[in-house]
Amino acid sequence: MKENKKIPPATVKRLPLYLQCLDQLNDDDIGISSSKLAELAKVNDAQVRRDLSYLGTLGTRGVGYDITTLRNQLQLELGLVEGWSAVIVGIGNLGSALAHYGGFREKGFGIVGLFDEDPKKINSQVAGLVVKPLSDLEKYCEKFSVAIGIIATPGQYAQGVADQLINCGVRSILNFAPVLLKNTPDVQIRSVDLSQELQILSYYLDRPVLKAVD
Amino acid sequence: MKENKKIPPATVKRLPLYLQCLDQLNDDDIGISSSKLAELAKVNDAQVRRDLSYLGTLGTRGVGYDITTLRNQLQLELGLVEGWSAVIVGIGNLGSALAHYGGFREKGFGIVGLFDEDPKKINSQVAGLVVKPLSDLEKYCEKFSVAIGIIATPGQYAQGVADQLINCGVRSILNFAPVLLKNTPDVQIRSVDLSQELQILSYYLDRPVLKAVD
DNA sequence: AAAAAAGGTAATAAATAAATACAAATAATT
DNA sequence: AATTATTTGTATTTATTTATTACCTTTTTT
Repeated sequence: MKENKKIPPATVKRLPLYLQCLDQLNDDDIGISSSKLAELAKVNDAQVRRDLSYLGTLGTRGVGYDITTLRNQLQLELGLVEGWSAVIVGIGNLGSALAHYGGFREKGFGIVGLFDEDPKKINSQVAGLVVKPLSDLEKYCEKFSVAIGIIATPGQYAQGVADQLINCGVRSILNFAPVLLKNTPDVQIRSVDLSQELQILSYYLDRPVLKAVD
Repeated sequence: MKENKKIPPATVKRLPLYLQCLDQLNDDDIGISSSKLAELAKVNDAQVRRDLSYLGTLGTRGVGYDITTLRNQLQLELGLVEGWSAVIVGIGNLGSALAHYGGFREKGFGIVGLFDEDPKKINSQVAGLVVKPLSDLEKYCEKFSVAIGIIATPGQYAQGVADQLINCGVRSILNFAPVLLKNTPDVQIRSVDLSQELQILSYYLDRPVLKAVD
């Protein structure tokens, strides 16, 4: 396990953002200042420096940050060099879209299995993988040391699937089903609820003056 | 425009969550206490009462909250009764999945148009709608008073699409492209970056003890 | 040598969340 | 009818987290 220097959650959330900003730079750029990065990431420049200082002393005073070093350190800290394996459960429209999504592989994640209970979907091919029944989940998790489970089932099945994933040793779950999953010790759960995002937008539609929170 | 009693952003973010919790109750339940709702939403019960008190005096002391009243007020406050219209731009795997997603309609949003620039997609049918070229965007926005634009294009096109949407009078954008869109006054932008969510999970994979932020 | 640029970080401020406390209203009980 | 228990609404406080400001140090440029 890595050193536990406890990076604040709000900072952890911004690290992938910084990484994204670096990707948008010109290839011939070699360094970047905290103020430039802050401008790209739309945060305060002192915040950038503070966030990055949690990763160690990466910059050079009077100069700035070396882009390659910074990118490497961000990837290292985020665990993107570990090549974590993930499975997707629920191969409907969304699950299928996630299976095709290139952004996961780009960041070092490998989708090693797709699962569904619908007989019409089992054995069909999606994004180069064969959809398997949930009964094969345990076998896959062992074989590929699956660390991440992505749930894209209808809400009613999500908790059951989560339980199965956890039972198979999965320690991180990204949940797209519109339900709140039970907390389990040592299991990280992040939920993305598409309709909730739209509802938040909707609130501000009538109130154009106010500022929302991320 | 509605009364500007300025609900804290953190509270606004929890309102759709409360609504979701109500949906999970039995049909024959008629009332709910703040402590029960707090348990479902996994927050403090005083927080529930405080959040709800921003919407007015909804509960009855000694009794609790009437579920129907509460749901109505939440929907009202979130603007879910306005029947906002939305369009989706970028009908790839994700855009197509979003077009099929029932959760939007369920919450009162109407998807009234799908747009793409790929000639192979234009005029094809997706989720009962015909995909149109972006040149038709303005016409649609006028005709249906489109308030919300959902961007599901590759990153490189997202800013251009956002500009076009804003130009057509769209005031809220839900962005799934992995780029940061420029801020525009009076335009609300929320971004959902699938790979960033996975990266945050990845950070905690090596550090099972720590707590993440929503 | 001086000035400008830029990171690191201590100190402060602001925002958020949680906890406590209690009055007021309702329901249940005696 | 009176008492007790429940539960909201809200003020107040406390704690935690997050963001900003300010300043010192180092490096580069002039």
